[in-house]
Amino acid sequence: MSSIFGNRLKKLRGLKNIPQRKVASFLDVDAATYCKFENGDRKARREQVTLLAVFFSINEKELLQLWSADKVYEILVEEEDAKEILSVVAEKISNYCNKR
Amino acid sequence: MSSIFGNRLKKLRGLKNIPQRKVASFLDVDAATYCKFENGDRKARREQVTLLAVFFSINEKELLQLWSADKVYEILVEEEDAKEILSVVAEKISNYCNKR
DNA sequence: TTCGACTTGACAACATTTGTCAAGATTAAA
DNA sequence: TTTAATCTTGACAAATGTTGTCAAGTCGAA
Repeated sequence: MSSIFGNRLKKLRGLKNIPQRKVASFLDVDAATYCKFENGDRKARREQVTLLAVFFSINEKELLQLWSADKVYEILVEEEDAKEILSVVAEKISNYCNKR
Repeated sequence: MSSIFGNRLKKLRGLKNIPQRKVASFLDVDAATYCKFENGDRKARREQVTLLAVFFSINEKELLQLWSADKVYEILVEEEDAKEILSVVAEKISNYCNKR
């Protein structure tokens, strides 16, 4: 159940060398909840990503990318043709501004 | 609020030249619900995608791709760096089988 | 105008997600 | 080993989100 986002949190916390409890209290959640974030058992909420970036003093954008990537991945693993789907999406993103 | 999936439904129904009401009753939902599918105001459920492929006699995989693409797109529009996120995902998909 | 088809907003019913608690692992130190 | 702190896990209520319906529209063609 590991996630890119969760693995990043683990690594960041490892660098600071502090217990989950501390991060959890900064987020104002139970330590169990934060534990699940690290292990990919629960997704953090959007606002919590912001808080985590602040807590670990890193660029929010970077964390947000990993968080979003996990969400996208979650959709794709359900389907067999992940790559084809990605290219459909990529195309739609290019046509961003075009209305039909 | 248009969606790739919904636009495809519209086109398919146009070819058959039948009212929304008919498709809706095949799906066993209100016509209003199906109307929303076409206009991207509501997402169909996974099982409904299958039914729609049957109804329009097309390859389920194709419809499913569009349906998934919409879901992915929905996540990406919320964030600014859609393309970077996609490449993070693409990488994760390649490493499919690797556990860490 | 009248008819059928389409669209839209609000709402209840249903489903999913979130956070907590409590109990159980795991780890490190003495 | 025993202890103490940390981490992990499952089950549950509360909060949040989604789905389908209804009712009240709009729009176009006859």
